[in-house]
Amino acid sequence: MKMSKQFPLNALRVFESAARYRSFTKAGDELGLTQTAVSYQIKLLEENVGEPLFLRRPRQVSLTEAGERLAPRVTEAFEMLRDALGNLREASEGTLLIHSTATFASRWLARHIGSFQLENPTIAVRLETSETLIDFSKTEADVAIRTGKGEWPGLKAHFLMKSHFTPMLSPELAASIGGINTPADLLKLRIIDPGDPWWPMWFSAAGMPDVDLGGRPSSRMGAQAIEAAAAIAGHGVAILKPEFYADDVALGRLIQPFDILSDEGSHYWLVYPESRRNSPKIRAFREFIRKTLPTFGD
Amino acid sequence: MKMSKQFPLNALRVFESAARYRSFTKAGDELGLTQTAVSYQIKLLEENVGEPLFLRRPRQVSLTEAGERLAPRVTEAFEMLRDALGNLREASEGTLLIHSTATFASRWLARHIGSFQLENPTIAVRLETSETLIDFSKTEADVAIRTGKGEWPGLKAHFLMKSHFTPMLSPELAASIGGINTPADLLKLRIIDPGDPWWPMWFSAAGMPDVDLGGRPSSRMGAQAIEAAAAIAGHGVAILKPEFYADDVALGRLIQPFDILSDEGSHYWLVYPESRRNSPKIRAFREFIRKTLPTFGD
DNA sequence: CTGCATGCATAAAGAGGATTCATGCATGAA
DNA sequence: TTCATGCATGAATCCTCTTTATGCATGCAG
Repeated sequence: MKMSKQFPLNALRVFESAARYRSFTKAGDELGLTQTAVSYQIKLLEENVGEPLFLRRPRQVSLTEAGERLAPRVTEAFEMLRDALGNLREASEGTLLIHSTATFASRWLARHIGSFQLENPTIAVRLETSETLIDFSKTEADVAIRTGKGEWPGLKAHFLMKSHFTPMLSPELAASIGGINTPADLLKLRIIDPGDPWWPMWFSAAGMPDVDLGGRPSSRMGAQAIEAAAAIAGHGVAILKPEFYADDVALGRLIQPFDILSDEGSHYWLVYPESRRNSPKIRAFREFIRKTLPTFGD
Repeated sequence: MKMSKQFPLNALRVFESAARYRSFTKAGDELGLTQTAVSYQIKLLEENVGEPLFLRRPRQVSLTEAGERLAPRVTEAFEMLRDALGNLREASEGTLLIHSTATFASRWLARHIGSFQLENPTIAVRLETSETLIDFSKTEADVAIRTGKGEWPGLKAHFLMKSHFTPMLSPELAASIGGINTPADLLKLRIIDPGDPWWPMWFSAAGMPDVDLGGRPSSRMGAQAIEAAAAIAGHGVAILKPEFYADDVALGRLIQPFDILSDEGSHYWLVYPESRRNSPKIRAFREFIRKTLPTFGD
């Protein structure tokens, strides 16, 4: 049994239009169909209902009593569907659900998202933080911020920034040993998380491949903010993403003694399903980041 | 631009079902489709809306926020359509619109329709009389009573009765000339409508082909009842369809002096559009007449 | 009254979408 | 682990819907 037979939806749509115009030809124009197609659909519906809906008068059709009874309800039902879809589109364009890592959210998004909202007052932003790589087909989200290589099948990825890192510390702490002049000076100070895998990478980049901090391997998942707070408090040297702490540097709470940056080949990306690249809210967010972040890539 | 694209009705129907079951497979069962078809339609709708409606979880799907918002309205709209169609069928099966000639209506239907209504209390009868041969595509009617040869393209016709005629008069009038013994006796009395074309036909059948009533040609359209009333009042002899006046004969108000019947080859038929022969109300009416009228034919 | 325009019906042909079939994949349960 | 469940995907097919080309009846204009 064919779906269209148990409930002739297309025929009903055509009927609705024809009933409004009292004309098959005009209904055809409205729906982008020929008069023939309309005639066919009406006949289908009449057969389904078991009763004529239109009287074929010389130069116009008119509704039978049955048609007269049916028409307004069909119209109402279609209007309901139409604006259910309309509202859906509207509402769905009204909320942008962002999944981000905690670090990026607190250190970058939190600071800039305000201007996005000013520019797009009709879009409400909802922010979820998670370290796991979300799957758009299993999790509700419009866009996500991820670290990685920038290649995920089915997803569009825009480069945001390199995820590089460098040691940072409070100016007071640096002054306590007469300033930091060479990477080796850092070893005179307390290292906040000696187990952080970024340390050996950075020292390597700084020409000291053999530095062994003797730390036990420890995951830093999302703990960057804690390291940073400790560094600001003068408790030692932390290894941080400088972009995230530019304002602390500006305020004199942190200094970045070396320009030497290191990275692990994994960077920040803005991603979303390829298929939704034209969604207005996604487009708006993309443009906002493009303007705000100089390193933004296509 | 395809009709189905501007407003994905079929996809909406599938969505409605899938949303109710939270399962593509079950929705497919309900709609008589495969899970594949459901999956396809949902994807279509999601593309149309520009946003996922379902979250594909391991062993079940669930609605996204957007889907959650859409589902109830779609359900409501479809219910509205469903019962609009339902009521229509109900209501349309609840009224039988009969087009009949005035004569048949008043002389036969009026007397028997009561028992049809007793047997079919849910069907309201509406009776229109007209002498013109209605066109079912231009006039609202379920069935019609017509005289003719019984062959109309596209229409099913059941023979009802011969449209024969014979002279009738009041018993008093007959007695006034000592009774009617031969057709020629009729000529001693006043002929109510001497211009009626039935007269020469009947006299011809009675073996008197040359009788000339000298009447001017006059149409009797629907006037049989008037002739009959005049005959009952004793004003003269009328030429009538005896079946229609059987009760007046029974009551002693009229007599039919001869068994000789004549006809013009045109008889009474019950007709309706071939395509509607299975409509319950039409079927009911047909069966009613079959039972009531011994001469009823297939 | 004749000829033209309008509006719907019908038949045949064609396009294109909807559906199915055969798989694959991921997950939860035994 | 292995099996069962539920959805996704790709290819092939089916068939609905649409169009094209007519015809018919009617109303209107000249």
